[in-house]
Amino acid sequence: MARPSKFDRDDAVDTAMEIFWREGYEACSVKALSERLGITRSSFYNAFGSREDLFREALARYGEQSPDSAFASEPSAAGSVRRLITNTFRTACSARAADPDAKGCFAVKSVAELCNRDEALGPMLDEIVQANVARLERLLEFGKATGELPSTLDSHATALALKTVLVGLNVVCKVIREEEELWLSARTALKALDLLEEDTAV
Amino acid sequence: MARPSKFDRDDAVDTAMEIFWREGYEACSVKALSERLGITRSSFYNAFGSREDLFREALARYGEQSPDSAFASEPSAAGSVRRLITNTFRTACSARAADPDAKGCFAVKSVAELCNRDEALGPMLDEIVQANVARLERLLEFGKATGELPSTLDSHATALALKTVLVGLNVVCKVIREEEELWLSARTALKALDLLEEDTAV
DNA sequence: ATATTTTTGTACAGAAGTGGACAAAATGAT
DNA sequence: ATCATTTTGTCCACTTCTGTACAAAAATAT
Repeated sequence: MARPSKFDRDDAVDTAMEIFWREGYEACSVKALSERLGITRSSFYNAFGSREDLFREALARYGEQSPDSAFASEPSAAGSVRRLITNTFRTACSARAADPDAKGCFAVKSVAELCNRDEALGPMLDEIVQANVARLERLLEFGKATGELPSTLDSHATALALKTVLVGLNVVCKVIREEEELWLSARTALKALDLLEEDTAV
Repeated sequence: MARPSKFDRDDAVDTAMEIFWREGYEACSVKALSERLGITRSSFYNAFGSREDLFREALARYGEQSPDSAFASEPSAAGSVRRLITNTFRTACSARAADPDAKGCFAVKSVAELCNRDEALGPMLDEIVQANVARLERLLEFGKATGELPSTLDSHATALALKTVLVGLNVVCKVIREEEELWLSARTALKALDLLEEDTAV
């Protein structure tokens, strides 16, 4: 019924995600973004509304493919909490080390850049982190309910510590480039917290 | 022998540190910095050379006053490694929570923004992190030598985990604003790693 | 084929930033 | 008082970026 777009909007969001991720939100002007997407600013505003709107879309897209998104799914079976945690950390280490640009985690980078800085995006990122902690806490509670984890475990404290380690990992991976070193760090923390599934081969 | 500066260079570096810290490196133009320091761009270039040079100075200044700088000093007495670690983490939590701007850690923010992005500043930040890890490793080795820590302790792995937790803490503090929550997170991780000095009142 | 609807190109007017050039100002040393 | 030296103010030419406005282009539905 109308003139079709010359570009694929979905692809554009993916590309924008990569650019925001690599360079940071403030470092990406609408002009630069448009040029690298191969469209005019006119089309940019028409398709995405604003830089901020596109950033939200990009971050949402990231959320779907991020290594930590594994924590979004409820654990399927009893006795699988340690496995889920171990595998997720393992995968995160692997993914971070495999990235030739060493971009780290898009969400964590954005928290560092925008929380308490950007009126609109800051609070949104706040909520994402808080939701992650709450999700981890529920996961640990589930583990306690199935008897996999000791009933004495402090889910709240442990969830906080776990999130702290995960966030830390997602920053130090920018400096520590070897997967084995990264995993050593993660594994040591998980083991200490008694959340490592030992069976998982290294 | 020559015309004196109209402004206090030292104060200016402190102010610049606050601005870089709060807003990030790339977000601070020379124009904006100059204006907020109350000098002209002309004086800025004359006094500091370039934005990058000033950033280096600001970061060095930060290093002197950062909570984690406690790890710079060699442990004074036998049996004090756990205490030093516990106190440093405790102080970090306290300092982060007390900052009304919730800026987090200047160094960690800079790592997130600049590592693998900025030709010159990236590698410098890399080295800072690597040096921190090495310092922690030496500290743990010292603890093993005095018998305070078990000889079976893997200093390298533990130093990595410790640094990861510290970095994580310095990011999540932007979202988790209550000192008690922050300390709960840190304390849980330290306790798990058997590096918490229990005596320290909470 | 015409009407409809959305995308796209171009233009605008201005804001902000860059680094350098150069002269004027200010002071201590002689 | 003059000189040497450094700081400072102002000006330049240039680039980048902003958001909007409006008309031209392109496709579909009738």
